[in-house]
Amino acid sequence: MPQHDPLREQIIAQYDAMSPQLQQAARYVLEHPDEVALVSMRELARHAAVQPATMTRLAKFLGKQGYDDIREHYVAVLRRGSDGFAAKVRQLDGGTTEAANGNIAAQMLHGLSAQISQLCEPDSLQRLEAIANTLKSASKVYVLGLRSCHSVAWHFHYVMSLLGERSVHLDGPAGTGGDALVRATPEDVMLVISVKPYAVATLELTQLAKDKGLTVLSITDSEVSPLVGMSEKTIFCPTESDSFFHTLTPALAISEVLCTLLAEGDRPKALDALQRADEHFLSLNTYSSAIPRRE
Amino acid sequence: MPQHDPLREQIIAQYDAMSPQLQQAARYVLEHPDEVALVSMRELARHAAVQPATMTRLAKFLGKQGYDDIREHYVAVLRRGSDGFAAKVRQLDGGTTEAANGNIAAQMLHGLSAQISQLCEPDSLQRLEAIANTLKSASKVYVLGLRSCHSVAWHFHYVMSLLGERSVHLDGPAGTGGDALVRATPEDVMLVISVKPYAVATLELTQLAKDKGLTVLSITDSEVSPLVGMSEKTIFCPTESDSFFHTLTPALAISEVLCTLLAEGDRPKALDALQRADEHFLSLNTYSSAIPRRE
DNA sequence: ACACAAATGATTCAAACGTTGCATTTGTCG
DNA sequence: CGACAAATGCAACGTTTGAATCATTTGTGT
Repeated sequence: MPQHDPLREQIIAQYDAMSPQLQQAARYVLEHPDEVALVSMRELARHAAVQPATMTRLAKFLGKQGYDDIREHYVAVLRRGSDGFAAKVRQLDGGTTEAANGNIAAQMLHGLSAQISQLCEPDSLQRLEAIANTLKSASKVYVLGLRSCHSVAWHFHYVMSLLGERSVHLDGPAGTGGDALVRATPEDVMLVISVKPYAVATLELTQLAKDKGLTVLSITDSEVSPLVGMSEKTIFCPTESDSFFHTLTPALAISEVLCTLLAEGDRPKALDALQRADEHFLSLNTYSSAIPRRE
Repeated sequence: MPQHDPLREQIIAQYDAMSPQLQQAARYVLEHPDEVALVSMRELARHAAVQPATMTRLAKFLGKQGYDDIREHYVAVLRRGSDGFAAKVRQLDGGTTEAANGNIAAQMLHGLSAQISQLCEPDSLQRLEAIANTLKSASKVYVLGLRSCHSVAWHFHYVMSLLGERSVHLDGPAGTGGDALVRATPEDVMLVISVKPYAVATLELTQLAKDKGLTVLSITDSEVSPLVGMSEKTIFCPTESDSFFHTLTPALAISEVLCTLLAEGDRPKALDALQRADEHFLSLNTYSSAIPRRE
């Protein structure tokens, strides 16, 4: 991480004065400085979803003579960075264990990173795949996650709804959360998220869904979770944390992966749904500026 | 210094079998691996005092299809080296890059893991600390996160409420989300979470809070996010993902770390609050007490 | 000294590069 | 609504790239 990057700061300083396209280009440059040095301008523009000419215009806008000035700068940055590479690695390497000891935040972040890494095990991947496939064939997906798991459940539902999937979030004010289940049929699937301690309401609603013939899938924290016995398929998320409470970050990661697998199953449809959503939000002025979609 | 560089070792192994010109080219490549990635072949040849064609011949001699194969390799090496922790994580996991290729889920999980790792940078840790300190001294914390950021906002609020902190979630049915701000005072703090595309309502409420004299803290995705200008302190969360949509997993990780730092600031109080919560839930039968064992 | 094959240099080519000017769209003011 | 300027997309340009081809040199065995 370069501490003083004058060009970077210049871009940030002039960002607000840029046109939307220039902003998009500038933003990509800010977020991927290495790429600037390593790939051609056209490819960079492609990745930033911007016209090649826009990169040139960005350079001019910044007072440079051409794009090469920008590239040269980031080449220099990268050169400098890789010089002290050995030292850097040594520092990171040695620092990891010791430095983290005195630092709760770093320690925790490392733990989370490792936990998510662990989800790459073949067993987990297989479970993810299986659950995604079941979700794919569902006529409707009821999503249930109460208390701490609300965040995961809601996020899954939100993304699914953007993708145009028939997702129903089992939640609502005044204890009406489970009401939507009255219309559920055996063609539907329920995705339930729950970690210890398991909310009674979650278990009750899950049992009800199972009784109604729904296929129950679950994201939960242990082989001995009560959900395991109620579910057709299960994926396990680590929840242990250095802090007082459980972490739901791995569970959220899982739900995002599931969304991706679902979307990836039918790319055209997903893209279409996203575009429709874009237009909807655009006409409602929901978001502050143009919404550039990534390819 | 690259740990395992197969191409480098191949060059060394075959060095003796090369013609003088090839050796000269090979030697320059070995001694300036970065240059290979950063300059054109012709320029590299110029520096190595060798014909451009010799570089192509070197590639063929090494069994590659063309010079680009060599360049790509050193680009990959440089890419890996330049982003510190992420590189290390990837490295620890061995054949990550290859293994993940055919598998969207694994690829995505690795990306998330690396992104969270990146948050261990000193700059991020410092920002986390600063924000936690401000939150600590707040009389009340208003939490705002709309649309996709709802999950993060809600989770933060939920944990805070368990910890007995005075947290107010700015959300509610029928568009009443911002109403709670009427009672806000300059002693209060607002924590706002928003990533691109930024919801108009979020920006408006944030501005309102700022106008009322609240200290605004934000979790957002870029130096050029509109929130940066409105916030006293900011922490940045990566959101890029292999999928169609942004990831909020790093943002959630950040919010969990903030919660932990806050709780850690006064352990006894946190423990006390948690116990009180436990008793509350016990008397309400919120959670299923026994974990039914399965055989 | 000669012949011959390997190595090297020079030349050429198609593709991709960064840049530019022009047409079109977009947003805004009169 | 029309007009104007800014912003953006598009197509063409001249240049440079990496690779292929051919000519020349070099080194070696007889």
